Amino acid sequence: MTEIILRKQPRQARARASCAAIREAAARILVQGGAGALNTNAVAEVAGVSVGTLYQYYPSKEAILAEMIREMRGAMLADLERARDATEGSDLRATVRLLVAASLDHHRRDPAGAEALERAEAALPMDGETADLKARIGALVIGVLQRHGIAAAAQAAQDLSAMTQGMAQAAVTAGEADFDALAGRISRAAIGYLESGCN
Amino acid sequence: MTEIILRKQPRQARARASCAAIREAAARILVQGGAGALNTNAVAEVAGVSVGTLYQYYPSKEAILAEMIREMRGAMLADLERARDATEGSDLRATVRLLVAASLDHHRRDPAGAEALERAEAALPMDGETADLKARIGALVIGVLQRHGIAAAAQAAQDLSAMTQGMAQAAVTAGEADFDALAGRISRAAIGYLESGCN
Amino acid sequence: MTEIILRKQPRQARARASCAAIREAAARILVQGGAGALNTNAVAEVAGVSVGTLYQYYPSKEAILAEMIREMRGAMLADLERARDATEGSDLRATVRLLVAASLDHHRRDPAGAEALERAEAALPMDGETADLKARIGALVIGVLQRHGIAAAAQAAQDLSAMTQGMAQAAVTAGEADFDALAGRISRAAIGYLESGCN
Amino acid sequence: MTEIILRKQPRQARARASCAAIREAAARILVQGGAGALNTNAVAEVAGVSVGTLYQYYPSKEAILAEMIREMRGAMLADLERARDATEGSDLRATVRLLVAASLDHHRRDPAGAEALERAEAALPMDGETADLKARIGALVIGVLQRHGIAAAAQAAQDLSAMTQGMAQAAVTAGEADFDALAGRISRAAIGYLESGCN
DNA sequence: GATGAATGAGGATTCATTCAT
DNA sequence: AATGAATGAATCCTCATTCAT
Repeated sequence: MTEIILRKQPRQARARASCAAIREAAARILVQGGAGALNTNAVAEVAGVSVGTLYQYYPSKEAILAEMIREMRGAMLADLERARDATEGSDLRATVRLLVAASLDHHRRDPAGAEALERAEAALPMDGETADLKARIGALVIGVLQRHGIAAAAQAAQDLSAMTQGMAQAAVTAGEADFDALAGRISRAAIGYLESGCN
Repeated sequence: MTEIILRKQPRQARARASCAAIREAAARILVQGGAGALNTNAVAEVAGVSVGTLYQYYPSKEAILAEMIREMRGAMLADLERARDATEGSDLRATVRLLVAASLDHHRRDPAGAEALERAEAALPMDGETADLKARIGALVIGVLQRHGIAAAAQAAQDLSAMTQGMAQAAVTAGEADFDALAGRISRAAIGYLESGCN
Repeated sequence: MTEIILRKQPRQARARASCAAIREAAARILVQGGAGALNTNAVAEVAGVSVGTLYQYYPSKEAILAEMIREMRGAMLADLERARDATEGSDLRATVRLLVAASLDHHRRDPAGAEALERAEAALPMDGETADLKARIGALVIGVLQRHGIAAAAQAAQDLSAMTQGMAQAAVTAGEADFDALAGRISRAAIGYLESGCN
Repeated sequence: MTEIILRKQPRQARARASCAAIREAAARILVQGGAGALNTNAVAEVAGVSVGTLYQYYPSKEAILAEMIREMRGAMLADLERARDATEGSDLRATVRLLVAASLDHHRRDPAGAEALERAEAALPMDGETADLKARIGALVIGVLQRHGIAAAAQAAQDLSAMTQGMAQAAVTAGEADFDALAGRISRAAIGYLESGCN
């Protein structure tokens, strides 16, 4: 209901540094101890700031996570936009491969962090801005699929995203680190899904 | 570390009824309010028993969830065994379709419950018995794949399971109810994954 | 206030056996886990009876301890009476030595049990019958002291009892097992106390 | 296992006041209702702080008691050191009298509190710092005894301490308030114990 | 802006005791 | 007589959040 936004925009450098430290602390705790270990006192302590300062920038515990998720999804959108632009003129298979690879970029950059955050995301109500980002990611994928003549593009976009996230999750949990190989396997499934129109 | 098991075996009928009521209450709460709403007082109240009774059988909140997960994964194993036995002599495609469909049976029986439980499962440490069940599910899938000459069967089993669970999760969350259609889409991806050996 | 007594006199052999098993279980738990570990469910389980049966004989947890303490103090009174009768005609020193030794008989018979029980006794309100036993023990000591011309015999009896119990407690806690040596040391103190009238 | 220590050092004056209020409240409750009445909610309420504040400084109920005991034993050590320094050159008897009197100083300052705390101490596992304080008290007594040529000084120190504590306990419980008289009686026993080498 | 002490509702868990079978 | 399932008050403890300094 109530939008979860920043309570106050950090203008000064110090303030922005505190904000970042808070998010990094939250990420570290999330990775090490899971969602159950994430509490504002711990975050503040690890971040090296006081609880008061934390609440100066984030109105609630969820707001921290929400911002981290927004950050991750925003980066993912950028990754996908870059990939889409690079696929100008490619065929479906090449396009899918590029998009899938781009979908894993945030995992590549920080496997443990991305995994922990996606896991936490599942248990959280989605805020408006994140919903917007996800909608834009969906629209991007839908657009690409439609350009290649895929019917039921919305359904396909949902399926492919879910498949990608599910397989990535499992792979990272299993300790895999070769994201190219993973992207290859996901792409095979995605292409199979898209090309077997005659199901 | 410590196995999460029943604290005391219910011997009398009344006791078994209490146990069941507790699990059903937990399921209901999980569906309606998510993992965050699941607390022992609420479970006991919804179940119509006292907290004391709850703790007579479950040593902790997690133990209730653990038992529910065990139940679900046990049923899933049975579903898959049934499906595997029915695929005697079928080709890979037919086999995959049957196994994927069987993988969704627990969602079919109780979509909301299965989804909530799988979501909760991700945030919980796995107990030994559940790990065993999952290993047996994995072994079953691996066995089927190997019988059909699939290389890297273990990797494939992990990928297909993750893909199935991810897509099912997303579909149920999106409100889909047609599990045959869903099974079809998952099967297309799975078959694509398995047949494009030349990737 | 309300006298803590047996709820029902056990008449049959089986009943008496249950009563004894309960007290023995309580003793074992007290020794192994301290007063904090003593709870009726645990006692019943160790005793091999149901809680219901326990409450058939003991109206409360305290009642079990109270009976155990009464038993111990009753035995102690008997030990002291025997010792007093044996000191007929002895001088003060010999008398003191015998009485001190007798005061340790219950520790001799069950060092760990006696220590645990005395420790528990300190934290419990005293029931009437135990108060009576202690009064009779006090009177016995006072009588002996008076017969030997000790002034302020009541005061002395209190002091000697406290000294004996304190030193015995510390010795058993320290792992001593030679109760003759201990009795000797206590006797030296006691005799010193009694003979230095000119302090 | 885990040391029972302060969870967080109180830095501000307000915090130190809260800490003190908590310990004073605990002492009051201990005196009035015994160890059984000591619970964190009651302590917080009597102290005029919230439970949360209590747990900010003490990780558990036991930690409060542990700190109180440390305080008491620390004061006792100081009392004994002062007394030992004052006995420079005195003979054994005078020395014993001074040390015994010093051993009662904490009872003198707060008879009810000291008695309740010593009673509670018996039922508690000893933390490392308290063990250290007790060891130093023991070493002090042993040193004094050795300087006066007492054989088996360690044994004697244990016996004299136990005797002193036992007699003091009983005296305070009996309502005695004349600690000089009490010290005199204890000293008689102690001197008797020490001088009757010919046991 | 920052601090950290304080709050207290919320939730987990235990255990003495009762009572239907 | 015995059983053991059920009760629920009592207690422990956490943690999101506020606010005086």
